Amino acid sequence: MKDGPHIARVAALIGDNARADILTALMADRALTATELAGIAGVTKQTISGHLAKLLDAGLVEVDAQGRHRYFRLAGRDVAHLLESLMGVAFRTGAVRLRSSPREPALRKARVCYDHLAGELAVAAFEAMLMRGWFAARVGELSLTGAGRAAFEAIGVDVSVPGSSRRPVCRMCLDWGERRHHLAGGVGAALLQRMYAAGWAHRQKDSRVVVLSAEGEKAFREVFLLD
Amino acid sequence: MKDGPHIARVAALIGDNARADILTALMADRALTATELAGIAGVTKQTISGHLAKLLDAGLVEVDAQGRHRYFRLAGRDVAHLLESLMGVAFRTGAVRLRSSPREPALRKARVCYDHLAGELAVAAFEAMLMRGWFAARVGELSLTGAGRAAFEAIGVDVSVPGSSRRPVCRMCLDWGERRHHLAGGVGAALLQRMYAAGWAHRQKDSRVVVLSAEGEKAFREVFLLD
DNA sequence: AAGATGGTTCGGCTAGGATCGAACCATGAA
DNA sequence: TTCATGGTTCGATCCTAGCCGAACCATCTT
Repeated sequence: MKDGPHIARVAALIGDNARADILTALMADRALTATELAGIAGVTKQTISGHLAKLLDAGLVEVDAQGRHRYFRLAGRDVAHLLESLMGVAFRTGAVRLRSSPREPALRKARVCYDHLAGELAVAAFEAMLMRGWFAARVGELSLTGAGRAAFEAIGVDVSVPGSSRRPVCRMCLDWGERRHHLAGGVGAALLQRMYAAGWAHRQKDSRVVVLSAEGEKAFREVFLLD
Repeated sequence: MKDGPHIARVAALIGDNARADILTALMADRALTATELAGIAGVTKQTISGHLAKLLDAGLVEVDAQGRHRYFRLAGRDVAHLLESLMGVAFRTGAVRLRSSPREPALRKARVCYDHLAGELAVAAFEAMLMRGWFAARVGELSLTGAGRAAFEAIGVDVSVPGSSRRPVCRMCLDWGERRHHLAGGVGAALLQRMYAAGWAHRQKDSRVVVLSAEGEKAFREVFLLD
């Protein structure tokens, strides 16, 4: 068995906790800097630097240098696909790191996932959005339709994407608690910001929990869930 | 970053040369004994036994005990799929072990890949199918068109997919020898079964080689290749 | 210019795990 | 029973690779 693609090499690369953390983080958020990744993986800068060098060398991630920052991202769709396959198997075989779904009801219901909303509410909302045709969904790709644009603008969400052109307007992000997708990308982030600004919700101190006010939840459900 | 499926665990499991050899061997051949696998991976019995215990424990492989033999096989379709993803990434990033294509002509021409046909014939046939519009191919997704359905039914291939609904009707599978795709999924498996049943081909004992009879090959070329 | 921050390189420490020799149990054949 | 074969368990060895401290370079700010 000396022939064939060298599976073990790339698998071993993913088979380290720190590097796996890097990759999953990059899967959720498109581009992160080395120090952010160090924080996420819980190791020092030197260590993360070494890991990133290996991932770069192996062609699993790519990098954009901007000033003194280096933004890392997954090298391609195939890597993201591979990671999802891994998650699927890990999930089936019960290899969940601790608990797959947060046990605190508040966390399960609504929480921050990097810069956008995740949790049951987010998943339900995203599915309703798809039903209403706000997005054109293809395999792993998502684009805003005219109806979607109008709907978001109607509630004051800025869909013009002020950020860099590198960042996709909208993306779906896998929610490992729910095993379903929710909205990420520029629009996802803008939506969460809008919810904060409108007083619908605020982020709980030192936690990923997003607390919805009574009126906030009512409004959210009316806009996104009720049919 | 403590939650989510424990990717690193399963990746690390595949990230060892001996275990990767085991898994790729099981992907090509359905069931192998421990000593056969030891020979393939080039390690001793004790070592392979330890590896197999780990793979079993992790739920990546399963075992059938028959007498004093233990036949190992992949635990499920998701594992096979994961391995394919790995091969794809490994291939793109140039991590090829040595030579990718089997040297025996018979193996190169037609062989079994899990449960469907692979090799030069399979690749050529799949490309002809695509040309004729039997499938609608999008990014990583494949669906049978009306024309395709009719064509398969005409030669007695059951495309109604009796299996579970989780299994995709048709998929493309990367042929590491050819670096091109061939047909997999429910239809791919059904096609191979049909070829066996029609007497076009039979599987060679103790080998992945698929032997086509003279009439079988003629019929195959007429149906799939000639234009 | 001085400081702060992002990132890399180098060297040494350490732990985890892959490997094998040897002994051992289980099954089937003579 | 005796022998051969398939497979596992245990213990010891050895090496890889992850990790951090310290020092360093690069970029941006004041």
